Amino acid sequence: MDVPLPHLDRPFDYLVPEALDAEAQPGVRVKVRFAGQLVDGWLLERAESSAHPKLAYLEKVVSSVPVLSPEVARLARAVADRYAGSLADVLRLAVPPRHARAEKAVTADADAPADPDADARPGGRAEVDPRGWRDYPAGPALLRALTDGRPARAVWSALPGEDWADRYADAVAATVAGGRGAVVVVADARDLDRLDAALTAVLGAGRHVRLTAADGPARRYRAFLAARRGDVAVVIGTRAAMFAPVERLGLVAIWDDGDDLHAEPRAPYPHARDVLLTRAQLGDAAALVGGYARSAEAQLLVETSWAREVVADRAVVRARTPAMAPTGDDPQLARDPGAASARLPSLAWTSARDALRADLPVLVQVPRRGYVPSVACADCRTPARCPHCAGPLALPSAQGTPACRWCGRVAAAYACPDCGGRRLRASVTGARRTAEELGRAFPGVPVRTSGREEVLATVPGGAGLVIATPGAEPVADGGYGAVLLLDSWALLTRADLRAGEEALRRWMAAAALARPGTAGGRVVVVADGALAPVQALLRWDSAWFAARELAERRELGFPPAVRMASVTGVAEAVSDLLDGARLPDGAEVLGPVPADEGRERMLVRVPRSRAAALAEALHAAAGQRSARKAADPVRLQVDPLVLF
DNA sequence: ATAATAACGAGA
DNA sequence: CTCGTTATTATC
Repeated sequence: MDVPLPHLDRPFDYLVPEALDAEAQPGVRVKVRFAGQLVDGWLLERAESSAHPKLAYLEKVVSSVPVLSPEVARLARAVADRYAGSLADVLRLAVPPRHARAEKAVTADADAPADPDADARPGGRAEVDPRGWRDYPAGPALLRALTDGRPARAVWSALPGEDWADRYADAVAATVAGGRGAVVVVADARDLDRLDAALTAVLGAGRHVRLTAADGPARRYRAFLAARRGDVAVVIGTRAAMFAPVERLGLVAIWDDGDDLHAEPRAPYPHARDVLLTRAQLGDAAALVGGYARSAEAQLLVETSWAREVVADRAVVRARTPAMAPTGDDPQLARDPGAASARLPSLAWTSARDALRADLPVLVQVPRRGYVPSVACADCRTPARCPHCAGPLALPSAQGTPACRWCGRVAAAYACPDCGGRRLRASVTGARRTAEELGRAFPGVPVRTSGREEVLATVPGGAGLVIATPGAEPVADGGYGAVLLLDSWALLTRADLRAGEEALRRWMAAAALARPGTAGGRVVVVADGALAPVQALLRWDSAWFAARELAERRELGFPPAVRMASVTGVAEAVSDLLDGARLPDGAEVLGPVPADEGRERMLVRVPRSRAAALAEALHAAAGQRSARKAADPVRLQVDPLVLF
């Protein structure tokens, strides 16, 4: 039943009229009369009999295409259970909206004579080349396992400079060579394009489809149907692809699992990594979790021996890593006129200058626009600076008092030194501003920006400046001569449990684009070299950092060391739900903490062994509330990404 | 939305 | 105790 109410989260029996008997196959969309009205539903299975005394008839079969495969139905149920959600909610994520024209086109193709290659075994032509993985001692064995159809599980730490898309293509090709299919999920469109190109190069055209909402409803549905019908054995995409139907699934893979784009923002908020791993577990498929940086969740997979790590030896890491150096937020900034005009610490400035002189490109990573909105005079636009230390002022919230980002002093009665204005406005000192300033500091050097509005995939190899926000760094032909990681302050001081992990992830993603130190590549991070995330970057050792991070979360009792759920809503609704929930033994209720729009949030924490019981209890309590039509909505989130 | 069902209270 | 009315709850 396609209604999200938790108390109706179960199958209902209907009679199948004679006329619909042929079409009414498991997996089709149907319409049924329910509580007096027509609602959409899914035909889950046919049965001979029902325990229910009086049944209504199916009203209609919406389309005879069984879009919901048995494997995906089972997965969706498991995901709903894990996240205290309803099957209907998960199915909405799993099966894209029907597009009648696309369906007609695909069905018509089937009647036409097929391409003679089409019924060749899916693995027929793929070639496996293990050489790409030889830098990782466990790599070739992983590929062999994939070809042999063994459910290997790997947590992969990519070397700097690694072409991850090619390595994923190798893994997919190995799986396909073994006659099985694969699902690969990446965070954004740019990563998808890159993987798409790598797969086309290895498998040839037409062997895989891409599944992403960004391609539009028609193409998306068409790709979905192609996968469902078994026309292709490989599906790649953004998180929407995590539920893609693939027959004989042999491999699930996710790249950069720490990217928060992998968390689905719609109920029940499943995370692509979890969905894929659940899928691997249920379907005896192999799993590959990779990134330049390792997430605490991936570390847990390694520490519980659920997965094996695939990492390079330290000697290889050292040989591939660019020369790395931290630098403070600079006392000698003013001494160097070039550096001062670019507002760069002098080490960053000289590194950039040297790279440009060697005719190599330079990447400058600045935190996302509006990340820490800094402020300027509303009248004359002069940036607002701290009266004490001349540090930049920032507004902690839209209505708050401005405070200094360096010394932390509150500047309550701020007056602009230039015009005396007292009103402040948020100023966009993101990528564009930095680009202007750097352009002035290095006259004659081409400056490119890559950010939200326009994301560059690649840049040419010669001297040039590239200013990018995190996640939008273009790949440079031959690698960057220097990578500058600026404004680390903004990343590291976020009041977020994952701030350190996130900073390291972004730094490594940028640093991975630099040339090795032996080829003149250099990375300068403007941060205190004593901080753990900075240490991890300097040593290119995110496994060490992830282990540390996970240990800390164990100590503090935070995910993924424990299972946590958040209950958000108006105060009465939250306490009503929690009062009605039969929480498992050992459950700890924390809070409340204020959430937005006058609502509040409670957290429930249990050991991982009680995770299933917690989700069930919360789902049941939500069911009780919806059954008595409780007015105020409550949002349940299991392992929410942001805790406070 | 609406039909079945439980709950309740008045009248015999 | 039964009947008729109203609140509740489950919805094939």
